[in-house]
Amino acid sequence: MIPKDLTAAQRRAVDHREGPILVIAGPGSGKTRVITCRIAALIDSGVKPRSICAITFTNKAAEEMRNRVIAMGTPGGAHISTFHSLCVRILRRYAEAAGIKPNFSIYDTSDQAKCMKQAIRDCDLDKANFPPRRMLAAVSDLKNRLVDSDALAATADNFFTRSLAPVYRRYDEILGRSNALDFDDLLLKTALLLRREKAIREDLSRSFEFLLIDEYQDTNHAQYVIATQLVCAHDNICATGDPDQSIYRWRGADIRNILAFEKDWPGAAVVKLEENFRSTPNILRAADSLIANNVSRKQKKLISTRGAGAEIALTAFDDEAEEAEAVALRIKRLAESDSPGKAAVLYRINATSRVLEEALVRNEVPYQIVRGVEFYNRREIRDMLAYMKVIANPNDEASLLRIINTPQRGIGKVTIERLRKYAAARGVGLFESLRQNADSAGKRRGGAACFVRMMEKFRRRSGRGVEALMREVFRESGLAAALQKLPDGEDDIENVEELINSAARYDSEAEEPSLADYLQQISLFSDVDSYDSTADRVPLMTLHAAKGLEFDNVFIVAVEQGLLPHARSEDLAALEEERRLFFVGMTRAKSGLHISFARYRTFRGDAMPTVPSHFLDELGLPVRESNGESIGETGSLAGSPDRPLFKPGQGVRHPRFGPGRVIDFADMGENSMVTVRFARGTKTLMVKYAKLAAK
DNA sequence: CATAGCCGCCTTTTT
DNA sequence: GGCGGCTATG
Repeated sequence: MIPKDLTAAQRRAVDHREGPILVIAGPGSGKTRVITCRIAALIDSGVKPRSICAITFTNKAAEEMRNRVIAMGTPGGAHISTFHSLCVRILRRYAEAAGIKPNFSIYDTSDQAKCMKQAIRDCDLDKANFPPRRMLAAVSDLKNRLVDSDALAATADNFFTRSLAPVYRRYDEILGRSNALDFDDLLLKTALLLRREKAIREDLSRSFEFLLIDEYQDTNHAQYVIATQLVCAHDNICATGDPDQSIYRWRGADIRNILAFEKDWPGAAVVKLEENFRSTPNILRAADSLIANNVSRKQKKLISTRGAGAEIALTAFDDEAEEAEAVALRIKRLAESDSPGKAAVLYRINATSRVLEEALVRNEVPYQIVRGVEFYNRREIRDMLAYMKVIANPNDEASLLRIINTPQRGIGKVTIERLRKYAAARGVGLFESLRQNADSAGKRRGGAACFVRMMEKFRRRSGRGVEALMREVFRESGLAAALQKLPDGEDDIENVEELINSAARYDSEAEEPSLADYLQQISLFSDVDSYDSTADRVPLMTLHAAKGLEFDNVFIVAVEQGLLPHARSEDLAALEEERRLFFVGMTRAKSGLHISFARYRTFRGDAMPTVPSHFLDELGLPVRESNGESIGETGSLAGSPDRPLFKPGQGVRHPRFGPGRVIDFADMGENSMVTVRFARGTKTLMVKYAKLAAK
């Protein structure tokens, strides 16, 4: 049943039936609840669950929404997933029309890097001048905007794009012959498929009578096109989001999608949810005071429905160890108090978690680092999954290269190069090349032939459940034996056991279990998917990962220039996104908000003086020293030296001379001089002119 | 073909 | 401070 306590505005969003609707919802406005109720209300009014498609930002959010719909006593069965998962389903179903095979592999960042390096080599370019990372970022950007390699080649008008075009094409060819898609391809191929194939588009649009999209402010162009095509038959689109919480511009998210919604769907109903049921007025006042500094922004009110609550703690610490210790102690005391509540620690970059972990361990505070993909990045897990991928998709070259000689079977670089040449000459895949040369390939006699026979046997048995197959692969591939010989092999084996357990869970829970589906699903696993909100452990996560979550007590640490805003946010748009990120972090807090910075922080081994984040000046809050002494209102922070103070021994970087080490520093205020030893000699520079960056 | 050791660069954020 | 890539050696 739909709850009775919805506000009038929430009710309108829930009850609205036909046609487009935009819900502009501030933080803590019950947006997720509204979407859930809307799904339930649609089903209550006779819409078949299967004809509702809701899109969330993470798998975790999807899972929770599914559970909530069912908890409301409504039948399940609505399609609730992320854009990427939806695309995988569509591409598998219409694989032929999309020009792929349904057992495609999904390439992650490290697979992508391998393919890109190969592409750069194949195009006879030097990877020193064309760094794979940069090329991948450019390709990703193009794919998000649905520009394929042909289109790029046709419009390339400068040195970079003219060099990029053939690399892009080659990169796609490598993925193509591997029957592999990268993350961006999932969206791009789906968008192009829907745009091109009228029958498929209409088929899907009719099967999904209602489309709901959460976090619409963070959709990119490809996702926008997919959404548009999916509702072509009825325009029953409900988008919800908050422009102030757009934090994925760097990944192609286009805030114009939400800003232009009313233009895209004229006559759209617009509902604003401005009441905040989550945070105390103190928290909202500070968050509002911060976000008001963004120039490109529509004014919006945040109205708290709660009592004033505790003051926000804004604390200066001497260094990161002191900060971490204080956070750990505070959390410990909260946990022991009468109303413990849920606490979380948020930071800008993952590297910050280390010192916090140490402090939490020391103080015996149970914690969880919310970084789900870390497990899947472990060497032994990647090896196991590479075997599984080659079994599911023999064309998967990146995975085959990973396991062809793991464990060692005498197939080294020279052999692989020979197999590659053979494959290219005959127009066959690498595995096929290996199969045809199995008897002659490799130094160790029979190693290659044995490998081919083994893989083909696995393939024949791949229909009998992922768990069973994985056990067999682990044992018979020799991986288990190889790990046993390693000094710390016990841990590795335990990790593989955990992977096998997850496969067992998959086998029993999946609707239509298959090896390809299993592999595709775990490829789309996100960091926050590993967050267990029911566990009694303090979550540590990035500000990005905290999107959509809430906690009684939030600790935001390391709020320093260079970290938040991050040093690499150079233009105004990037800076404003950093401010939104801080805003997102602050508005995760219900009652307690603890913001802190450290005067010295260790980067890569060197303790560096820091500058408190300029954002802190925008909060309108008093700052306290770690000993409890007040050091005045914020705004006074602006008076603290913005110019860098260098000290001998410190590592620095100069835009022209590169990295160097400080030998001497003469503090003469504005006219300070610094002497630095660079690779090509020692220089004495005026601090105010030399654009020296602390390293 | 395997491996130890060294250099250089680096991740900011992630589906 | 850590990983990947390169080189020299077995």
